[in-house]
Amino acid sequence: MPYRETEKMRNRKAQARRRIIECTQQCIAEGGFRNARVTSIAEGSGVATGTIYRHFESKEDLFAEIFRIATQIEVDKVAEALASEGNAVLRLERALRQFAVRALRSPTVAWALIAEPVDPKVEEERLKFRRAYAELLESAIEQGMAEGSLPQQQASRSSACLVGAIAESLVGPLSPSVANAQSLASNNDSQPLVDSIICFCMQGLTGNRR
Amino acid sequence: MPYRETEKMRNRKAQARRRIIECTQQCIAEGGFRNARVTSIAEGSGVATGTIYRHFESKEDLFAEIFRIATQIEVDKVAEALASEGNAVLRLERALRQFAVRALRSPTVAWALIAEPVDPKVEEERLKFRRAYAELLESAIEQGMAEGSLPQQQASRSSACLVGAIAESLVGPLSPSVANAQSLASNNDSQPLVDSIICFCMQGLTGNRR
DNA sequence: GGAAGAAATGAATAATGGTTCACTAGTTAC
DNA sequence: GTAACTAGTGAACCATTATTCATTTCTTCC
Repeated sequence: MPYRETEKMRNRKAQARRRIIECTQQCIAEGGFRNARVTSIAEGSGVATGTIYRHFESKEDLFAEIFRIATQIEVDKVAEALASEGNAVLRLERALRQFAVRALRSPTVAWALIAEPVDPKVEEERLKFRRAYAELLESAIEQGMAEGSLPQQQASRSSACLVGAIAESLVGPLSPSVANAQSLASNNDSQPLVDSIICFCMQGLTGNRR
Repeated sequence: MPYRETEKMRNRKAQARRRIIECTQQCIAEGGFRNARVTSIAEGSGVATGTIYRHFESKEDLFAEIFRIATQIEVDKVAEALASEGNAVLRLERALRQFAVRALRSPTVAWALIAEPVDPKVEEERLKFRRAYAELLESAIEQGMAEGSLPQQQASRSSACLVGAIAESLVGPLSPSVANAQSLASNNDSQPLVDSIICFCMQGLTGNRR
């Protein structure tokens, strides 16, 4: 057996894979999945195009992995916020606010995760992510109804309204432009924008003026 | 001058143009803009592919025209509902409900108009349509604030939330599937779905439990 | 019928961009 | 060093579709 994979090779491969992933993430941050060409990714990560295919079955698989990585972070953050202190209304508000602030900070990525059209395998990941999201929000809404802090409602529908209202306001076609959003995010001038969206959402959920 | 365009020819051309438009609309209703190939449109309208280009500069132009036709109808409907009787809250509710019911009745078209990725020229039309929409809703919200039926708020932001909440609920990735939606629409079982979305929206606007 | 022109045709072209694969370079173990 | 094998390469390939344009067919008017 004249050749056997060794630690050194494993590391080298892992590093190449990491570089490919990082470069893809950067391409996506710059212009969404649409902007991420296999050839540019290869060039950007210092490998040949063929090498991409030694690490990933196809472009779709690569994208699906990127998507999974990015969305897992978001789902975890929401889960964390929803697991914090206080009643369901407070926790929901924290989660939504965080979602909004994060989306505003990386609007292109947010758009890629939420709304950009993608290939079927990536869409499948998006669906999983959406369901995870929806389940988290729904169960928080149900807790709110059980504890009496929220009026009776169909949790799954409210959850869709919440996600839609925030997404449209922040990454929709009439939203503040990306340049604008970034300056907003760095200025911390985003507060009033996020506040008014969260206000709408919480009123929608609770039916109480704020 | 041995040839001069005559009424007969004008009619024939107009008819071909109409057939092209109708066939494109049908393709879009079946699977969005993405599903509308120039060659299928040509085949479906009984002309050669080249003929499409005697009627439209490019595919983008054809699509932009289709988009314009479809969205004008929607904007007019909303304008009509917003010009009806009653205070701003009542009129807004009518307009939103109608928007939701219409979207649910033709979910694929609604998706194409609202969310499907499209070429720049079509996107331009979408932006115009969105602005027209936003202006209508905003001015109604402002009337509501002036007459005291709505609390103070940033009309443009509320309007984005409204559109987002409805769009996500009805044509978002977790919305009832198209097949489902169509059976819903024909069953008139869509009432509770629309009701709960409108309830969320009106609470978000007014801050009053309903 | 025929001259002048317009309309229609559809096969060929072009652009885009993912994927392959014959080949080269590198790695391991003896 | 060399046999056995893997990793890496990138130009060629392929699929998909919009668009063009030389050619054919149809209209009009005399």
